[in-house]
Amino acid sequence: MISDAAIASPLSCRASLPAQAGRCASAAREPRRDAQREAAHAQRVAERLGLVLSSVEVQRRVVRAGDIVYQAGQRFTHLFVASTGAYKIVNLTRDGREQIVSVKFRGDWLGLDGIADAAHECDAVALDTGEVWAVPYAALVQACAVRPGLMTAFHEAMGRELARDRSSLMSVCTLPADARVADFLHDWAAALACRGLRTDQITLRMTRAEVGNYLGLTLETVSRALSRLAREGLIAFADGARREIVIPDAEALGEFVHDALAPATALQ
Amino acid sequence: MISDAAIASPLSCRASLPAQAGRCASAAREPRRDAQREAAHAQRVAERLGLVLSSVEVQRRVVRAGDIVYQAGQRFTHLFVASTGAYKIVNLTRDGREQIVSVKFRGDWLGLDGIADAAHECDAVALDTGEVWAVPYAALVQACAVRPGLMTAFHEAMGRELARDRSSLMSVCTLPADARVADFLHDWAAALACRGLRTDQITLRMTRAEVGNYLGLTLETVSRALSRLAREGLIAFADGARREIVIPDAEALGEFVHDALAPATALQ
DNA sequence: CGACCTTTTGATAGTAGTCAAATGAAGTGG
DNA sequence: CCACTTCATTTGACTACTATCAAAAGGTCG
Repeated sequence: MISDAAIASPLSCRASLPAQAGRCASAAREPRRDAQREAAHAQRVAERLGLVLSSVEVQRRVVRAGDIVYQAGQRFTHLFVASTGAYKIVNLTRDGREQIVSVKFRGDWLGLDGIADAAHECDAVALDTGEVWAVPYAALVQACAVRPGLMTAFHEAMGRELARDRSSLMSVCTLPADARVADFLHDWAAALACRGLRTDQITLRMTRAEVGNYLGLTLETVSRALSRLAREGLIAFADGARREIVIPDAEALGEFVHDALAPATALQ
Repeated sequence: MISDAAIASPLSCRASLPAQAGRCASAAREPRRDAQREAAHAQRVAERLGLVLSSVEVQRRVVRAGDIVYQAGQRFTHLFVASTGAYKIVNLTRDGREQIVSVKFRGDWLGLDGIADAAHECDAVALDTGEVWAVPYAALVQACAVRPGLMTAFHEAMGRELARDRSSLMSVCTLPADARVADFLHDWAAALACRGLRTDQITLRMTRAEVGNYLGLTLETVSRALSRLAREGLIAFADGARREIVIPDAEALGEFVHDALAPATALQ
């Protein structure tokens, strides 16, 4: 039905939507259901974590900011699950340059990229104090064979990660700098909200340079974007170092991101 | 060891590598091993396909350019494997904008993103005549429980896709327009090479607008980039419509991409 | 307090987007 | 078989955004 139209339609570059970035974020337009959804989601996260705990013997490990969960090049033997804390996934290259490709929170799996070639391709670094569970992959595979529920949950997690990567690709491809930063904050808040954590105030555990690296911007541009967002009242700073960011109205922030694409819509 | 250095190191935006984009592409600097590696890879792809065929009953389906393999919103019941042809994965949004998030070839799985929420999030559209196999997900899960080899192969495929998405994110984040287009072509050729297909000449089955959409550029910029690459002899056009692109020296193309980042390297 | 790091802000330059027009290829109907 | 339409592509001129370079201010920790 859409068959031919789909391939023939002209695709303008900025023609895309980021607002629905996370599955969680998509609820932002319906404030009523927000709380419900988030609670439900948080519960599902908890259930999945419980499922893992009950199926496989995991090794708990407390990490502090800067600690490496796993390192690129390491032989892949374990997967990790973030129980608490935040983590950055850094892809680094032979010539020493590095790129942050993802940020992880409670309930997310770490190390999935290592499965393909039996070696980790990225570093995973804790941004904060937290706890990770090390899950031996072999044991997980065995447990999955016995418990189809665990297998589908695991597949779900991988699929979710794919979807998340995609939406971040979309933001980077389509949003101007200010909106990209706004989207980043909005996503971060949404990720916390989905997990039942406080969302009105978030502590960036990354420097401007890191945020910029993640978003494909320079640190100066990130700084300017944050200043502009603050000037417009979409965010506020809670501390002197400007790492604590208050989001008075997450919906407004989402709207701002959405509006950045609106002009393109009109043309179509 | 790298622990603190990693988080403290200044991350400049353009500081990243795209040359290693695909796992396949990374072989480009070692021409000797290229053929071997690619042959080995092609065989592995064939083996994986055989594994699927022998484990699950699949439904073969021939598609032509523009045909939709699956559509966003559809209930997720089947996964698909590309046997031949090329496919674009299009993420479309409530307001009708669309973004090409991935391009798939022989051996790739389609629809993995649907597992997470039991519904497809993207459209998958054939760019060319080809054959896809529809694999009932339920049957796959059952087969995986019996055959751990299939499960790990499947996990591998998902992991590989994650890695690929990441590398494309990296290109988009870090490369200037010309290099981004060059990288796109280089990746495409590498993807074909990995599968044992001819790589010296590739037929773009996408319009400039589609390429631009995928790379986060406007169609004009893509056109200009192609013209410049042709002017420098890195590529050539084989037909009037300029869809057939000849790559006389894949290594040189890879080098061009790599050089786009060189200045940043020098500083570090 | 002083050294160091992060962040902010300004001035300037370069890249890519936007608008617009022309060319070329493909397909339609006379 | 050839005008005519339509769509993809190319190219130019101009604009806007973001990177770059540079300097200063604010925080943190010894």
